[in-house]
Amino acid sequence: MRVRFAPSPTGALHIGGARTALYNWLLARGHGGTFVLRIEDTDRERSTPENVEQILDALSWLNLDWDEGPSFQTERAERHLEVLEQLLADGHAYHSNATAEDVRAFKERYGQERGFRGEPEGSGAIRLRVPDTGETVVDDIIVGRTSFPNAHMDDRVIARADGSVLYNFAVAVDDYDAGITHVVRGIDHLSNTPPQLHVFDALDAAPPRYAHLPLLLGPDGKKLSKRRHAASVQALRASGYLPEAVDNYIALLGAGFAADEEQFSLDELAERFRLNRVSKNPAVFDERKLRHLNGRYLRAMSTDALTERLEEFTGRTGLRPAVEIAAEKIQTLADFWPLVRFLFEGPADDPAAFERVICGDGGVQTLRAAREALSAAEPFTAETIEAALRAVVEARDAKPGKVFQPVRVAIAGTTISPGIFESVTLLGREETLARIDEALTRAGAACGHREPEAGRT
RNA sequence: GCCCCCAUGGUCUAGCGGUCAGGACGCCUGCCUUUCACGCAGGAGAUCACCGGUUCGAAUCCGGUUGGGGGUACCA
Repeated sequence: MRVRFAPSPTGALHIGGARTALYNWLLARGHGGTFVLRIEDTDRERSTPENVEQILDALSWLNLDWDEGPSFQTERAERHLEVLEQLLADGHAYHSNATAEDVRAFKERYGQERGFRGEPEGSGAIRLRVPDTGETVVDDIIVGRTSFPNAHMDDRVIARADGSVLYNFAVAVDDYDAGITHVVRGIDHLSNTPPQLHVFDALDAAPPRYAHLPLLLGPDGKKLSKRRHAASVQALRASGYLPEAVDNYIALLGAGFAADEEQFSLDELAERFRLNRVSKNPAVFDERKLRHLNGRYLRAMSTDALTERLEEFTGRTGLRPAVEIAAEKIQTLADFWPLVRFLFEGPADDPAAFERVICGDGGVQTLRAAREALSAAEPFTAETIEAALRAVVEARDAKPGKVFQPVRVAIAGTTISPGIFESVTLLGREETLARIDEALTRAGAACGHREPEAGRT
C-alpha cells in the first residue's frame, strides 16, 4: 500500500488538511504501507518556501512522519512534458485555441449537459479527449459508487499553451509515477476524480483506489475555513492544545470508531483505523470536545512531562511547583499561566472580586484573623497552614469559604486559584502576609465606609 | 442552471429488519468540596428530516420531496 498527502502550500495547515494527512498516515502505519508527501506547488502565486515550511512544521508537530518526499510538483515539469508529448502523439490529447469564452458559448448553444469538444489545431492549450459515450465510474471506498456520464464532460485543458501543466493532469501523472495505490483526500476532490481517471485511461494505466473524506464543518455548519474560523493547526497549537489530543480528536471525528469517548495513541489509532468505516457525513469540528479530550491528556501526563510542555509553551522556567498545584485545574496549556500568574507577578487586579469578597460580609475581620493565624503557623507548611486557617473557621463559626475566599482574593487578587493552602505555601509566609497587609490597607481606603453586604458591581 | 454528496438529541456518533434507539461532548441537578476544575451519581433533550412504498414488522431496504453541503477554471 502506498498513500500520499499532497497539500498545496497556501499557508498554515488547515485542520481539514491535517485530518487528511492523519488518515493517510494511519492507513500507511496500520498496513505497513508507505506514506508519501508531495507538495502541489503548481500554483506559482501561492506557493512560497515559507508556506511549504508551515505545512511541514504542522505535520511534524502532529507527529505525522512521512517515508518519501517531500517532492515538489513543479520539479517534475520535464516528466509532465514527456507524458504530454506521448498523449499528443497517440491522439489522447490535442492542441486547441478554444478559450474559456468559447466553451461558455458552446454550452450556451448546446446546453449544460453537453461536454465541450474542440477541434485539433496546430497550437494552443492542450486538451484531453473525453469519450463521447459511456460513463466514468468512481468506485469510492467511502462514498460508494458514483458515475459521471462522459458526454457531460468537457475536453479539459491539461496544459497551457506555454507548456505549464494543470492540476488534474499533474496529480494523475504524479500518482501514477509514485505508484500510489490509495488516494485519500477531501470530498471536494470527488468531482476532480473523473478527469484524473481519464488521464490514467489515456496512459493505459490502472488507477489507484479512491477514498473521499467528508468535509469538516465549522460551528456555523459551513465548510471549515481559515478565514471564517480559527481553523489551522497552528491556531490550535497556539490555543494550547496538545498534538496528541488533536490527533486523537480529529481521528475520532468521523473515523467510525466505537462511539465511546476514549483516548487513543497514534499507534492504537493506526491499528483500529478502517477506511471503509469512515463516516460519510460532514462533521462539525467541536472545539469544546477537543478541550475536554485535551484536559484528559493533560491530567494523564506526569508532572515532569507537563512541566516541560508548559515551560515550552509559556517560554518560562521554574514552573514545576506551580504545575503541581495547578495541573488538575487546566484543560489547555493556555489555561495555565492565567491561573498561576499571581504566584509570580503579584495579585491580579479584579476590583469586583475585592469589593464582593473583602469589602462585604466581614471580609476584613476574617482577613485580620487569618493573618494572625498564619503568622503563628510553625513551620510554614501546607499542613500547618491548613490547620491555622481551619482554626479561624472554627473560631468564627463560619463556613470554610468565608475564610478561604478573602485570603484567596488577598493573595491572588481573584476568586479563582489553585488550592489555597498550596498557594500560600508556595508564596511563603513573608509574601503571604505582605499581600494580606496590602489588601487590608486597600480595604481601608476602598471600602472602609461601606455597609457590609455592599453588594456586587 | 447543471453534476455530485449527505441526513439518528445542540455537536460527534453506535445501530446494519424486531433495541425501553446505546455512548461521548455540551447543558441541568445532587454529592464531594476551599474558589475553579476534576471525580462520582442522577436528569432534561430524538415523532431516527418529511412523504410514499416493500415487509407480519422499518432508524435500518426502495422511490420521491425538503433541507444542508461540495463541485462546476487555461486554481489547487
